[in-house]
Amino acid sequence: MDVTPILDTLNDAQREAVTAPAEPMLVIAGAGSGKTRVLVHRAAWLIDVEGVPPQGLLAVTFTNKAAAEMRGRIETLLKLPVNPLWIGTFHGLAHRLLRRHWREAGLPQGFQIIDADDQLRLIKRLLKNLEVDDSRWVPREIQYFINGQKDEGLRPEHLDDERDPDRRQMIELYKAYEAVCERGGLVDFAELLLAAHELFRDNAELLGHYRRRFQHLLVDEFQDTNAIQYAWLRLLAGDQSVPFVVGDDDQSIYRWRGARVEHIHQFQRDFPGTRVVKLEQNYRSTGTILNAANAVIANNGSRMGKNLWTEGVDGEPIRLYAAYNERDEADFVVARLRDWIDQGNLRADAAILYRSNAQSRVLEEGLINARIPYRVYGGLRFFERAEIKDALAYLRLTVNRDDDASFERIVNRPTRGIGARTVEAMRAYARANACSMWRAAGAVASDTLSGRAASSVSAFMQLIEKLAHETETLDLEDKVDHVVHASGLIDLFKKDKGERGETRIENLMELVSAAKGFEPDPAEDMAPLDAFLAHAALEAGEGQANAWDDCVQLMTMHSAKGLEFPLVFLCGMEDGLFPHQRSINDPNGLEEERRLCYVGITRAMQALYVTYAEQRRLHGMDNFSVPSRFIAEIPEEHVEEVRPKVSVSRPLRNAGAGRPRSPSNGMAEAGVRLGQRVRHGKFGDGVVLNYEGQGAHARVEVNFENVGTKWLVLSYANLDLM
DNA sequence: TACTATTTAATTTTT
DNA sequence: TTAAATAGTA
Repeated sequence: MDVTPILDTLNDAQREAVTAPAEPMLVIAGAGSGKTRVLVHRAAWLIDVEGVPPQGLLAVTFTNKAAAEMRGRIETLLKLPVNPLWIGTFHGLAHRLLRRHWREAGLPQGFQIIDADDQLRLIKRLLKNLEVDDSRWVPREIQYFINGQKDEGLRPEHLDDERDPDRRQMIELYKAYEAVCERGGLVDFAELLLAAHELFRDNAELLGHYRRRFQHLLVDEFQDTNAIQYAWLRLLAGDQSVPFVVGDDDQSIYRWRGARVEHIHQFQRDFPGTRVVKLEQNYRSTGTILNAANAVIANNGSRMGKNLWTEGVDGEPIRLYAAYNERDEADFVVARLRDWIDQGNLRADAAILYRSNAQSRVLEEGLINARIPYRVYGGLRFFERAEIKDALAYLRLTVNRDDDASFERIVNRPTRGIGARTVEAMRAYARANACSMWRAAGAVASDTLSGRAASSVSAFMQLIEKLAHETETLDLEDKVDHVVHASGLIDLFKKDKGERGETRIENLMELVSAAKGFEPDPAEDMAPLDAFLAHAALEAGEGQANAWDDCVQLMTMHSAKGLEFPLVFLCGMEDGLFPHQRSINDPNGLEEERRLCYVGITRAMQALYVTYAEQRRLHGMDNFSVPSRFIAEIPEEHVEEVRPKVSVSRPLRNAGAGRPRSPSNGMAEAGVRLGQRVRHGKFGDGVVLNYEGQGAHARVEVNFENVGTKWLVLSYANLDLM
């Protein structure tokens, strides 16, 4: 056996992980240390050298993209297709299991997957039905609660109301939500995982089968597993199969959606004898960038501990720019990009990263003015577009009449005289008889409703029946094509004036061609339409349909995770923005922000610019800002300030203090400046964070040591300067 | 039912 | 500021 291609390109640590004996393995893989490579080569090693059959392996990732990439790379390395190898996201694999074993899982055969948007609509409707005040019980919060519980593996019956009426109501709503889903055969994302876990937990024989089958479990981005995913993994691993998990505790940035880094520690307890390998050699960034990243992350406690290093050059210093305001910041970025492009570099090799999406606007304006093509990541994806979801809802109703989410979405779209009152009557009936909207519609149309409304409802029902009947024998593409037209959606958007209607029609056509190109997984054994609908829900598609090939990349630091760019800008590095105001007072939150900063810095390969604005317009108000504390955590020897300001003694730690503010600002006369220590008669000592307004209206934001931050009117506050 | 005025709130996002 | 959701009007 020639193992050269598998081991050749690996360093010692990587090789140790790849060739390790069949024992539990935890690989702590720093940014840019070849984490995917280790997983891919481990899979190849197991198959090619250890002789594990491909179907004896299960590889789990967090995104579809990562799953596709991993499969592709394994096939390239082994030079053969590995179809029997299960690679997918937790959700994708759970879905596969549930389709195979729907009976054991207690699901209807044709269950449908709903995405977050469907789920929210369902909850809103539920609140209306139950006549719950949606200003007191905010749909988003209920959704968050339900998903949070499911992520922890908890059903309503597991929950204790703790004699708290609010919590009790939440639990009731969770219960009611479950009932609606069950009635409609609807499964949300968290439910996929939860149901898959229960499937294994409650079916010893089935679990035994999969335990015997999967001798090796490979897990990517392990630091992002939530409780239910981890529980599922543990159950599947049993004491026979060998888990090989790869992650980076310093890149855990999704705690807010259930991810628990603690699983890295838990893993070592649950699998005694776990080997730990650290990958610290970095193949991406310059020494300077790595030193900066190491220094920043070192301020976090409770780390596994890791120091990235490189054999490569130190490279250029990190450039820091203190912009006057957000437009100046954009101008600066654009100017640097101009240089970069003029030097013959690719636009696509440059990325502008920011903390929150709202920041992209000003940057985009700058890029548009400079005629620099760019692409913004994030936003609505293909299968999330309203018109696409409309069409899918029609398709879903043809498959499953009881899908209330889809029913409500399209019952009056295009408008067909079924107004709010009619729908309300149906809801009342459905509620009273605990049946689906479809059945309610049938009943209500024949007795309760007036002639006009009744005939509209009947017409709608006939339309759906007709669509189902007419498309019964068609293949997938023609089915979608027919439904898109016969539903009246195309005609509806034709009436839309302007470009919007056109794009919508184009998108619907795109849906038809997506159906044409869709290749169902032969292993899945599902009707093509069912498979297509599941695919649409599980894989929302690309963010931007057709982007220019070579354009500057704009995205949040979250979406930049896993990517790398020769030139990176980190913009809006200001306290309050980054670290974000909502996390700033919570030590855990602050540490997560710092990890995010670490992720941001380590995206850069050659050059890194860090910028902040001394004044930023936020929510329509001008605010003065303090440079991000993370800037001060970068060792000064790695930083070069662009356009250093005059008469500033400590530019990094006290930037802005020495520069005159806008001339009309009354604060300077009052002797108040950012960072100024002040004493208040009642609140005690604090530091000025921000100020705004003039004259009698001038206000300051002070962070008091004991009582937190407060806005005070300067003329009343009687602050003593210290 | 469609358009317009008013109110409200304002991270991060994959599945 | 602005985008989205809601309420009010033609």
